[in-house]
Amino acid sequence: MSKKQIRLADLAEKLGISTATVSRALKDYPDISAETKRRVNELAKELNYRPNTLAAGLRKSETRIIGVIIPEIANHFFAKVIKGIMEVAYREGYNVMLCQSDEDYEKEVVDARALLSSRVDGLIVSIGNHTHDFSHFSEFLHAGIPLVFFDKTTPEIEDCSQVIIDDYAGAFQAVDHLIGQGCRRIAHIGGSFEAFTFQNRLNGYKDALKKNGIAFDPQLVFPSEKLTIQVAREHAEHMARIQPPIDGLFAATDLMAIGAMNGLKSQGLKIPQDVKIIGFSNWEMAEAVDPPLSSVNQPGYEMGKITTEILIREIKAEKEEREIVYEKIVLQTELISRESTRK
Amino acid sequence: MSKKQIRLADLAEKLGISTATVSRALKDYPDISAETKRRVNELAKELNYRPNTLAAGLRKSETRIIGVIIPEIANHFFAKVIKGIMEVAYREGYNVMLCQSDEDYEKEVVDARALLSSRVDGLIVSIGNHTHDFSHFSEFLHAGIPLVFFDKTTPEIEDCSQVIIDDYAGAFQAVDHLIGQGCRRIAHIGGSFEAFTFQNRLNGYKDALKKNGIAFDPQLVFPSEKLTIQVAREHAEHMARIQPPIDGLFAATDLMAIGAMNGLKSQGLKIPQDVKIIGFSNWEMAEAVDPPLSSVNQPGYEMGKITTEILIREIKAEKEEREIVYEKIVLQTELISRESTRK
DNA sequence: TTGGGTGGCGAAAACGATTTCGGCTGACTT
DNA sequence: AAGTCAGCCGAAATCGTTTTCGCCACCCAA
Repeated sequence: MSKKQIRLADLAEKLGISTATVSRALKDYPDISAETKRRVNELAKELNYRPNTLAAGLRKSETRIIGVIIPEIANHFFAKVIKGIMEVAYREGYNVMLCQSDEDYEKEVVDARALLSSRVDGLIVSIGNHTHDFSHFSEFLHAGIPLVFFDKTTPEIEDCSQVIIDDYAGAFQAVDHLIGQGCRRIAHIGGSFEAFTFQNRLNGYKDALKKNGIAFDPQLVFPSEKLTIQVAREHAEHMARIQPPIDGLFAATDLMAIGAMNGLKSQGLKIPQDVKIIGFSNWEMAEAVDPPLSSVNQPGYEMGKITTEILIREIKAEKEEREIVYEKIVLQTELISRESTRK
Repeated sequence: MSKKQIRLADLAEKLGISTATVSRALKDYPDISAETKRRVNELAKELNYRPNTLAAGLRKSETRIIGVIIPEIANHFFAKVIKGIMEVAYREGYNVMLCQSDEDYEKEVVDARALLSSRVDGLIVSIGNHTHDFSHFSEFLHAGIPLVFFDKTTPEIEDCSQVIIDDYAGAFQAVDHLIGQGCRRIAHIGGSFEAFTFQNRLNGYKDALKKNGIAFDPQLVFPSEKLTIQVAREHAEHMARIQPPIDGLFAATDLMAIGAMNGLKSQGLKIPQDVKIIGFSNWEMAEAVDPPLSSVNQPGYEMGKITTEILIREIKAEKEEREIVYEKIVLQTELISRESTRK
């Protein structure tokens, strides 16, 4: 067990040349002879040399690490986003340091500071629902470290790009679809309206009603702090007793749509005959349930890819001291129509 | 935009003391006066000093980074594991660098090398299904970097701990349960039997049959390279035509169980009256489908936590040059009985 | 007064790679 | 023969912390 890792200096010594030459040979600099390069590369391979990225990072002040802060990993949407992030990062030679904030403001701050100390080259963030102070993020901008928000964002930080989906349009689409399928009394299960995301989905719901000449009825709206199946099921059981009865439901997440579907079924209601249901996000499970759930597709994977591409562009721009042009990308959602909203 | 981060030397200069003293003051060394400590901490806070972990890491040759290599992130089980890993890592002051191998051997090797270059303090791995050479992992052991396998493992590497579940017992439990509910002709949808995991689940299936005096019928076993809903649905449609008809199904993942459930239902079979179904992993969606799916719970979150705890213990032992005792933890599965296997 | 402690601090050497200056050949020009 | 230039390479500084010595002043005991 040879605990010591091979260093540049070890190669240099064995070859009787300087570390400078070894370094340049490995990097294929033009002013090193082909013969020397050959010898260096050969020995490096033989001894299994792996450059110490800490040392290189310290010297070049770059780490080739991208920091990522998200509220929750075990969530299909975020998992997809991470997949997209990692794919681009890998392609461009970056590593990913991941933190989950658990929707906890304090932890988000600690994570941000840790990533700053780690001198990540750039940061990708989906802001937690309860975050209202953003100074832990502006520190990155002060330090000249690019920062891109995705999914959840804030107007309070200006000097950075963002990649979001059009929650409003997606919700509008969903509710408009329900109405097109004949629904007139449409309930809405939302998340915490503290978050822009759910606020926007609520607005899309309202405006789709308005456009179709249907009055907004506040008693048909069910906000939920916890976005679980159980909570949705309870809402649904309550919903089933509303008079006049509902004939449509737009849930702000697929999980809640499915919980509600079960709740309504348990009350003897038929989907889609009695109540048509549509969710949001188009999770893997949406097409697995019975009946298959209509949903609004939220392109997490593409979101992760685009976010990372922008970030890396900004990292390069920063390094070359070019001006950075901040972008705001709004990805379009797509209506996926399945059994649960069939006429 | 003050691009420069504050350094130890900046604090030292402003206070008219040496960097050594500043460093010790911040670390609360006993041989620094209370007054000096106060002044240092005050200025550090005022100037927003963040230590450069690259430099510290280079000096101390530790990064406080844990590397993680898994086949796939957008998979509920792995997402749970990662959650567990990150929770313990955070608690112990470690960051997590995440790589997904995509079940691609070449990528797994590249990722491993990248993490080695990054000088992670330890590595957590779930081996890909197609990996048969493990030298990229033994490099870590040669370098004295602890390595813990979870879920998928190999007997070929000896000097490391592992945390796995008892796939055999879980499968046995599941099939035994089906038989207990009255099933006699039980089909099995498996994964690639190249992987130990699925091999073990198959063996559990076989032995449960044998124990109950039921002959093994190879035509009832459906191996699948791709573990998707669609593949399972196709298998199910074939299954529905088998004579004599099946009355039970054990699928090696919940996703496939659900796909099969839909396939069987579409052929007019009733669950659980005609065919009882049980899956494996107990995903979030298992209780959301109709009928709720029985499953074998696979404690991903606990697995992540335990794996990380072991790894961090080994990192500490390594640092203090104590002997490392390798552990092999086998977590027990738990049968979750729901509607889909009701008598 | 001298010797021994000790509390508080500083100088400087690490850690390993990169990079800025050059320096030294030998060939080629004028 | 002197000057020029390209081709190859090395010395040493550098990145920011940590840590090993050891210094100095002061106090106390002998």
